Amino acid sequence: MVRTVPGVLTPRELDAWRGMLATHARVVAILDAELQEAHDLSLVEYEVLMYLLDAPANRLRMSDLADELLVLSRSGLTRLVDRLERSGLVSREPSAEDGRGFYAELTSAGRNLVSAARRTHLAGVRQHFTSKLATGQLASLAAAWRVVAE
Amino acid sequence: MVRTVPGVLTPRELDAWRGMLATHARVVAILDAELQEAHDLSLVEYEVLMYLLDAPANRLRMSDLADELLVLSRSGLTRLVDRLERSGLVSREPSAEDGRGFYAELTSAGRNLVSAARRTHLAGVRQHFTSKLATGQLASLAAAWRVVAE
DNA sequence: GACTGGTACTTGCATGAGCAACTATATCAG
DNA sequence: CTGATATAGTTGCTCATGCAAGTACCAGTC
Repeated sequence: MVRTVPGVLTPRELDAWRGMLATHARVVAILDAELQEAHDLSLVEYEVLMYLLDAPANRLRMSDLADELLVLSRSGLTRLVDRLERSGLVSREPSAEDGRGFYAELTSAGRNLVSAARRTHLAGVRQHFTSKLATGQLASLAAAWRVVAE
Repeated sequence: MVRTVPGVLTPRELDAWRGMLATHARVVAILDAELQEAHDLSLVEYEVLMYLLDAPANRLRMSDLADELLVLSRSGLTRLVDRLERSGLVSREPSAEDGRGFYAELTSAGRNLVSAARRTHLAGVRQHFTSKLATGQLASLAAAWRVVAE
């Protein structure tokens, strides 16, 4: 049984927590820089394009897209799609079924770019994160995330 | 041996990686909101005040402070300390040894606030993160972070 | 078919952040 | 001591973001 002094974490708790913060910050910064360098894309832009790439017909309703993103508000998504549209990677199509709705849809340029970016990104994730961990460690990380999510 | 198809991660790798992203985003958002609610402090502001609280004489050179922070540039720190100074939580003192340097130093109001905020924050970390994990899981997380950091 | 309330998305505004350029001071070579 | 270079910190500019308010549309009620 761990003693739980109020307002103090055990060294183990601290290591687990601050380690995640440090690792997350470091790795995400590297991956962001790599993506920027290789494809002139931020990590958030990449995320959006990725969801579209994996969606049927490479299109998703704005609101569905917003729901999938961990890290962007609805208005943030509006403006991010604005930018992607200006860059010719995405187009907005009004929804036939719902007069209020819009689809964001990959253009072929967007499809090409994100396919290449995915290779860069996944290679980066492997290089800077998963390749350093043994299979058992990967499994216990995954288990930990499940538990924390309840 | 894990097969490593270029540009594709195994499901285990994906779970470990995306789980960290999701957990980090979720927990940090909660902790930030709690701190904001209880003490009108953002997580970054809290971090800065924390380092000062733990420093000798509750003061640190701006540059030392910037080096400790995972998540803020030097100019970002300048402006963050500006805000903390305006709120009366911190004061800037010129360095006696180095004419270019400044110390950021906690005021007594700052000391009081961050002491209270620390209790809130650590309780939050425990509640939303570490308490859900068994001791062994905490240890293997910590070990994983060490490995990833090389 | 007009009201009512809800949903989809966008926009006005304010804010926090980084980069690069700047000022002031330190340090070092000769 | 002088000039060259580096370091500490700040500031101008630009940009991405969130919140709250706005517009347009949908669905249900009478």
